[in-house]
Amino acid sequence: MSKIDPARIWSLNHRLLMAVISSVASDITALGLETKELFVLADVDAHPYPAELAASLCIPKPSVTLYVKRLEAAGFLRREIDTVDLRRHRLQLTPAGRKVMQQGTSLLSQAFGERLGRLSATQQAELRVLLEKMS
Amino acid sequence: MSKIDPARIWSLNHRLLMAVISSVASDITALGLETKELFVLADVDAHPYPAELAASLCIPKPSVTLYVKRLEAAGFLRREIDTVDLRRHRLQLTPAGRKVMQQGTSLLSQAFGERLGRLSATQQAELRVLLEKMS
DNA sequence: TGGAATTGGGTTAATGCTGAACCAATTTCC
DNA sequence: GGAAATTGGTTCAGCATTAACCCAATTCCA
Repeated sequence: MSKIDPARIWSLNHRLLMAVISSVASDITALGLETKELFVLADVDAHPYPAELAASLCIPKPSVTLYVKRLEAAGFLRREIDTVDLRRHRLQLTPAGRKVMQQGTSLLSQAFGERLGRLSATQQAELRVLLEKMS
Repeated sequence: MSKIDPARIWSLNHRLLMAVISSVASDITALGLETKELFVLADVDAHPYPAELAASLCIPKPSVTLYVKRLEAAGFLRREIDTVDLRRHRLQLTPAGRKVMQQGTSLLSQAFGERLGRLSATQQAELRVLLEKMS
C-alpha cells in the first residue's frame, strides 16, 4: 500500500463532488433554482438565520443576502424579524420552498447515489461514519 | 442505523471540503496563487492540455484559458505548441511552478490531514479505496 | 446608566467568471 | 481531393460574486 497523501485524497474527493454537481446542475436550474440557492434552501431548517447560513455553508454574507432575496421573491422562503433580537431575520421554508428543496436534493441523491451504488451497504455506512468523524 | 441518504452524505462531504479550502485560502494566496489556480497547477502533470484540464477539473474552457494565462505570466507554467497537433498547447510546470505547487498542496495536505488525523491509518486507507471506487 | 465593542444584516463598487460566438487545425467521409 | 463536422483554444459582453463599508440593535463593562 502506498503512503497516504491527504492532498491526493482531497483532490479525489473534490473531483467526485464537482463531477456530481455539474451533472445535475441543468436539472436543478430546471426547477427554477440555482445550485447555490439549493444549498441554502437545504440548510435553512438547520440554520434559520443568514449569518448562520453564511458560516455553515462557507459563503460570504453578501451572497447569502442575495440568495435569500431571490428565494424570497420566488416564494420559496419567508423572512420575519426575530422577536427577541430585532437585528436577526428568521428564515422559514414555505410549502413551495420545501417541495422544490426536496426535489432538488432528490436529484442530488439520485446522481450521487449512482456513485454510492458502487459501494456495498456496509461501505456506504462506513463512509458516512468516516465523514462525520472528520466534520 | 438510519437509512442512507446520499444527499446527506454529499452535503457532509461538500461542507468538509469547503471548510478545509476556506481555511487555507489565505495561506495559498500568500504564495502568489489563487486556489483555483493551484488546482490547475496540481493537475498539469496528469493533464498537460487545457481541454483536458477543463474536463478533468469540471471548469469551463474560458476559465482555463484565463488561469493558464495568469500562471504563465507568473512564471509557473510554460506553454508550447504541440508538434503533432498544431491546435494543442502543451503545458509544463516550470521549476518555480513545481515548487509553489508543492507548497500549495502541502498546505492543503496539512489542513486536510488535520481532519484525516481523526481516523486510524486503516480508516484512511479505507476512505481512499471508497473514494476511488466512486470516482 | 452610557460609551465602546460586537454582531446581524444590507449596499455598492469592483472584480471574477462563463455562455456564446469565433477562428484555426484536424478529422471524417463521400 | 475537398466540403462538412469536430476539436483546441481564445475573445468579449454580461452576469454573478464579493471586499469594503455602512447602519442598527445588542452586549459588555466601567
